[in-house]
Amino acid sequence: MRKTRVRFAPSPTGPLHMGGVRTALYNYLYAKQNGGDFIIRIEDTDSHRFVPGAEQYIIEALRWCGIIPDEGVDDEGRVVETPSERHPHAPYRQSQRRGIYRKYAEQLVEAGYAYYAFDSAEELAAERAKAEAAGQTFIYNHENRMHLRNSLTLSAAETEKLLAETTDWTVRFKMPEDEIVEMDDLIRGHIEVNTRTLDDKVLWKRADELPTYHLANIVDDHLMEITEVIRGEEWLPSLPLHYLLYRAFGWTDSQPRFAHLSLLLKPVGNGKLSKRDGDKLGFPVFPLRWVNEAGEVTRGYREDGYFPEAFVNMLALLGWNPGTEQEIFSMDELVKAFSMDKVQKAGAKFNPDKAKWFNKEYLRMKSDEELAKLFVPVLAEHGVEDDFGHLVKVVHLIKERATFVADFWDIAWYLFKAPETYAEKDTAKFWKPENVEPALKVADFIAAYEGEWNKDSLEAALEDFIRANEWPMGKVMNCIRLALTGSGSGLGIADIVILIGKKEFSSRIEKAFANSASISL
RNA sequence: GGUGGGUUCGUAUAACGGUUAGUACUCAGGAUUUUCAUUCCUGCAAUAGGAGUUCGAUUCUCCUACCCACUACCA
Repeated sequence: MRKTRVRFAPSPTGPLHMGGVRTALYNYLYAKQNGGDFIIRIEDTDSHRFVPGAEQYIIEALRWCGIIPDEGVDDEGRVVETPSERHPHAPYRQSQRRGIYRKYAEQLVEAGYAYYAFDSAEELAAERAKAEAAGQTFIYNHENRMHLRNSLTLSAAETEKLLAETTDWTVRFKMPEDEIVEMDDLIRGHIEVNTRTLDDKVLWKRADELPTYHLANIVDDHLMEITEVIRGEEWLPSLPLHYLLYRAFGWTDSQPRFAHLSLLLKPVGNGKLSKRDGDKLGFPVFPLRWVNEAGEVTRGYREDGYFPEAFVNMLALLGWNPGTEQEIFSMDELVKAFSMDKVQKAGAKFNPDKAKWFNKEYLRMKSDEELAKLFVPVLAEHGVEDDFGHLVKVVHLIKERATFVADFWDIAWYLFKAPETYAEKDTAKFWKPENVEPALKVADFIAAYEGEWNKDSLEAALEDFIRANEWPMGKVMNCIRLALTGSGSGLGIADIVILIGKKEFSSRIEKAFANSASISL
């Protein structure tokens, strides 16, 4: 029994999409559940699409999510570049493994599983155009490989000459003409494909001396002793090629098992989730904020105020379910509960509302102290500094009303400063002489209150006082609330008074009643 | 076009071949509350369509429809 080893192999062509995070997460959960290793490998074999900063972004994003690799990066999150006792399979960037692949490509040619192709990009484009004009699709395989310029059609001497003198040739896989490839997928079960419809994929490019995905992927998974490949559904069509490559190399016995995950779909309409959908519907598509080279900013879950645990929890349940009705899972619980056969085959439409709900749930699970700490910088943005003990009390009262820490300010700003305006609608509704007069008396009662200084005592005293006078509770209280918060909504009066103190209370009452002339009628 | 994959309330999903097809989010209504929010209760809402196998099909088979992916010297 081999030790479980799985890998997440992103291409550093931009920020990591939340679908990519989910793929990484499932890999991680699977590895940890089986006591195995989770490896990060950077697939940067396409030099044209390389984006500076993308690799760091990917590693930082995964770390934010609590997805920590066992191999591939060092303690600072950098990709390990030299083999060591801890990381014997290094380097983990394919661009740094350049020297490894050529001999494998040549091994396949020698064994007759691949051949050299000398067709230029222009020649191939011309072939495609020709086929298209005839209403067909050009496909580089048994149908026409014998009409093209390659080591199958050229003499040995010519081939040698071109190999030595030109630099734009490639190694292509020689796809069998008519063979059923039988495959098994951990999520989808048995799949069969006839090779007739497949093409002779490029495996290695002389121009940059780098392999394409297919070769690099098989060679590295083999060398890194990967036991399960858990990747996106977009790879399913190339699975036959990968099976055939393992066979051609003679690695069938140690071939990893495959699991192809469905895609994350956009919340409305059809198609996969894209950055544009996020911009349009107002939710992030990326875990972290990303600023591209043109300076354009793309929002991230972290910066939008999501807790990483909530983000991960939400993602885990998008396409997988525990088989129970439990919805809230810590990472450890996910590791225990995860199971590949509960992974959904169909694509999952992302639901931004549910993502918010998860964050709300996590927010209320946090301690008042922890949330208060997070609230400090938000307050600072509004120029407010506060005693920490007081802040904890405030947070305790408002956290059930919020989805994000940033909501705290909108919910409870009036606990930190007096209102400057009074909502017109609420004023018109409550600020009437028959309410204002008793309200003033209630205010005096509060100012003179000398009972226990806590919410329950004050509240009880207030209720007794108002009921004893047979005033309309709601209307009178709302008058006072208007004076304290500037609107007809907010915390209970007793809560507010306790938190802002008698002095501030009286000052706000005074101000509101001084303005009474202008706001009454 | 070709190849492969997929299809249960609006969304995420549950349901040994036998259930009044369940749960959560959203939405609507109600109760509680000094307002707002919370909380609680109630409600709306689904097996894509058609054959077949079976005493019985959401579940198994086939066909159709629709959706998705792939079809690069990108991953």
